[in-house]
Amino acid sequence: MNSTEIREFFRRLSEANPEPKTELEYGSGFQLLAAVMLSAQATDKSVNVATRRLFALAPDAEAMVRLGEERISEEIKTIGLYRNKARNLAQLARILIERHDGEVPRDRAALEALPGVGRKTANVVLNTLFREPTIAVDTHVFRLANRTGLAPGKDVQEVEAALYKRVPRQYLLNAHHWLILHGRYVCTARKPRCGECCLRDLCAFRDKTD
DNA sequence: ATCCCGAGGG
DNA sequence: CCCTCTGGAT
Repeated sequence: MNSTEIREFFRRLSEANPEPKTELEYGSGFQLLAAVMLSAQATDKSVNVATRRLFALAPDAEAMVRLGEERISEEIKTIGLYRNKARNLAQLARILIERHDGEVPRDRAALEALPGVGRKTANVVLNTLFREPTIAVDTHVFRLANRTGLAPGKDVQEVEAALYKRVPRQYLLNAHHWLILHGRYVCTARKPRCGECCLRDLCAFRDKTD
């Protein structure tokens, strides 16, 4: 895809969805961080079902520490990987209180030092909460970047680097959510809906699914 | 490279 | 049944 096509690619996504935002439900920075950490290998819908209960019981870091790993575990059992996530969330809340006044740090290294928080989660928090021009490469972004030819790469590091080189500045802030949402509802993993895709004529994959 | 791990879709 | 879902730690 050349630079003219890439600009058109994002122009169309922005036209279809001018203000894209996460579908995770949250009422504070702490809740966003928790929800994103819990969303690893899980759908947003299943995370929202669990966090509605969880955040009602423990809306902030202090309450989460008081709730404790065992109770957290019970509340998020319907999400996959729940034992690791419960342990991570309890420790994460405790560390936020000890090191960051119970708030979410606006700092990549501090975020990635938290249990259960790697580069992808840190990128989502920096972008969604602090509006920094980061692009988190998750399963949807990786698939879409490769499939369409927007930013090919053999691993997430390569794709992220390619995206920073190729995505026009004016679209950088929202690129993450546009790619996620398009991947979730149109460019799906198993059976992509090329017939109703606004990017069809720009996509390297289009002819393989007819 | 492997493990974690429930729910929903096809 | 198998595949997928906004990955991270070992």
